Amino acid sequence: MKYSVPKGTKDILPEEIYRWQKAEQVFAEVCGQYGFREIRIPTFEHTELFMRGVGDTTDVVQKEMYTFEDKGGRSISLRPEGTAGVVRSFIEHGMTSLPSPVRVYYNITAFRYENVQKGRFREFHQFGLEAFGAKGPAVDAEVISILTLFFARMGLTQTHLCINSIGCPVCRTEYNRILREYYQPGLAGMCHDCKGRYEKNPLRMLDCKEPHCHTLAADAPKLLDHLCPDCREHFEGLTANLDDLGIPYTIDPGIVRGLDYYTRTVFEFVSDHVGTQGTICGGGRYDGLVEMMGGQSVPGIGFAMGVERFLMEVEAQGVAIERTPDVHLYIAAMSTEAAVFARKLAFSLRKAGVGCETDLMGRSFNAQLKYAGKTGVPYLMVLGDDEIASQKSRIKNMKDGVQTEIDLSNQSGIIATILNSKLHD
RNA sequence: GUGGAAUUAGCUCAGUUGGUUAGAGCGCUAGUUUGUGGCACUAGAGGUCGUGGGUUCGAUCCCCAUAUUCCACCCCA
Repeated sequence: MKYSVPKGTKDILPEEIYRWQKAEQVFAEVCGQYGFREIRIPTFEHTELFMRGVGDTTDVVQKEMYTFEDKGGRSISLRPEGTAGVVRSFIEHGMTSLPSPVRVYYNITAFRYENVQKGRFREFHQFGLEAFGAKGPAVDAEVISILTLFFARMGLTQTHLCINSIGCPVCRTEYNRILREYYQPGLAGMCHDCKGRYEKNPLRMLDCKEPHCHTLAADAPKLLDHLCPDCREHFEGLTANLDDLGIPYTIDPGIVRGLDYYTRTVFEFVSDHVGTQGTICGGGRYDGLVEMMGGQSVPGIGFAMGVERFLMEVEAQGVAIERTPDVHLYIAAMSTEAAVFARKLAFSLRKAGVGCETDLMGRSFNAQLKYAGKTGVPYLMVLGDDEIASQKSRIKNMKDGVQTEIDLSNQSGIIATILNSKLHD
């Protein structure tokens, strides 16, 4: 094989595209119902934007970005996620002066240079959204409810919501101090990574998988128990709002989002069908991000959903996604004259909005029927010299074999026959 | 970045203890079948056995390297 896709990328083929289109359509529809509008941002940005916005200590920025210098000497990176670009756009276009909250959703590809495995690719797709300007927990719950509604509308039943609060800079500084105090006596026995984390980001020690560190983490003081009064009130507000909406959740003090900008609310939707990459969707609040990126002090919250992981989950839960046929009618022709007539009729029906096909392979009449059967087209019309002479033919419902007489000179009658008999499917 | 497994037709997979011309099922094209498809039967097309080296009289098979895929670690969507 001479050419194949680059590692970690893949083609999405016509035979599976309907699942993607369905998800895109439902996501857009649900977001729209909440007052979110679509935004489209560039695939690449200045590298600096991601170093600032995502955080230059994160793995994503440190070792996973596709970074290159363009011909003008600029350092450019393919986006590893969507939030940084959206925040840039929000600031750049003065969206603080729009009526608040400013709410946008997006459907993007993102790029991370990682080793490939189940549910993890180098180019992948995210549905995401951001809501700017609302400070209270109501918006947190509303954003989460978008996801539960989306999942429900897609027919997913088993996704599980986990929430946590990672506090604000104030309580986190205090909590880091408490954590270091807790870990200090046992530090010598911990793994190499955790020794580094102890200095830089003790929060990360909590989800270390090393058996010894894991045991220690189990009894570590919880950030949730050390939130400052404001953060505590916000978190209680969130759980109250979720309860009001009847959205079930688990409080998981172990959720520590890997991107630097999160504050207070963080959440995930997880599944156990996607291998170890069980996180279908992750998000949270980022109250300091807009200001840090050079805008005004505007709070924000958002999430990103891995579309590949989501679709794997759809598959694993055995959810059927219906496909509506684009082509309604196949016109089979028995002679050259009939074929000419068939092509003209097909063009005319398409102009009227009815999808149809006719032979392009020079096939025998019988082969045309076989083809029609294989493509699953719902209706068939046969044209021979007799039909053209009499201007009468029949439309056959391929499912039940029932044929309906039609008049070839009466196009609206043909269309009506197709549409009416559709009701009987 | 680290470790394990795999790679033979479009797809799913056999196979050769190293030996002429590498197989099956499905799919594809056509025929049986100018007057109604899915079934059946028949025929055909389709492979540098992932790629590059090495050992050998001879390699799809053994050895080395490399790429890709899958799984796991790390981290994330």
